[in-house]
Amino acid sequence: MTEWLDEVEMAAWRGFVDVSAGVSGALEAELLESHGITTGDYGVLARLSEVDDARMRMCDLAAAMHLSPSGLTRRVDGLVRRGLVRREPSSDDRRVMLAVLTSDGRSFLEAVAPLHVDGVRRHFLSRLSRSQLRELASAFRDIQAGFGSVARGRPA
Amino acid sequence: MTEWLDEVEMAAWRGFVDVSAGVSGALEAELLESHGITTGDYGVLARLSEVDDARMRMCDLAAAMHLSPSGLTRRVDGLVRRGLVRREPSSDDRRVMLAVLTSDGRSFLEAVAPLHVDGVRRHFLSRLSRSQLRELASAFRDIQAGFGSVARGRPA
DNA sequence: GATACTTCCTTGCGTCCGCAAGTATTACCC
DNA sequence: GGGTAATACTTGCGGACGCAAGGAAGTATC
Repeated sequence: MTEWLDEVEMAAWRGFVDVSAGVSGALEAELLESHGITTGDYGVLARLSEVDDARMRMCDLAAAMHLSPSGLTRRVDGLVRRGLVRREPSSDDRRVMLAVLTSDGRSFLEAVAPLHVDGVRRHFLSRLSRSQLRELASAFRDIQAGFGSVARGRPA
Repeated sequence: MTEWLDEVEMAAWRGFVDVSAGVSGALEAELLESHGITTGDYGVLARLSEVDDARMRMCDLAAAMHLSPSGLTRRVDGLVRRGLVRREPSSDDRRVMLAVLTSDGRSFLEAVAPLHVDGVRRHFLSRLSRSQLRELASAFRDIQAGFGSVARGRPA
């Protein structure tokens, strides 16, 4: 017999779900309105900008973005059409394609990033004290540590 | 000039995004595999079960589910097809339709709920101490309090 | 070194969902 | 009270994404 959620558990869970929807919805709307880019596309550009040579294997990028292979293919299609990313076959392994941030892509990202960071602060970080932030970061670390071990389906 | 995120802020934000994707992905997969229902459909049934007379106006339900009007229309379409929810015109206001949980819907919900609660525990709650839970709940309350006041686009 | 198995990416197809437009009903205002 | 505005829901349409299948390349086994 499964125990139902008590008040604190319910508040933590519902709060998590609602804040997640609220914050990502708000960021999505702001980014789309101001620069015509989705948070998903922004995420790809941001990831690429952080790694050596600004290039990643498609499969690694898909995992980092929580996206299926086909989902990433089409997302990169869009970014390629806009000239922000370029495809490049890997010389190591000819199965893999690398997604490479173009210089236009980097410029664009640098133009967009301040608004995104500002949004993350306004909607999320600034609402919390420094110690709450530390608590959150460590709580999330604890949760992620359990992903591999308790999953029944794919962890995603 | 916008300040970039420091280490703690980055950990809190990235952790939030990744945990959000990971947990909801895991729950989605489990619910779908075991009972053939999405978390979205489950959410509708759960909400309806919590309110008086197990009925809600479509627009209120849409807001509660973070869904557009059209999105809810089609979600309810699906639940009606499966006999879990019934539509009923409101007598107060003839513009509004009420979504009503059927008795089949309630039975189904009661069959599914234990697995869902169990999943929420396994993937989320059980990873945190009691005091972490309280911290989270209050942090989320603080964040939601700011939604109306700092939004630039729609909050959700 | 040929055959089977795995990995990586793409494409066809179906689903979900948001936006815009349309209809019906209610609220506001002179 | 009639006209305008606002609200509630639905439908057409298009975009995004996951699954399954397919092709191409690497890996393992004999």
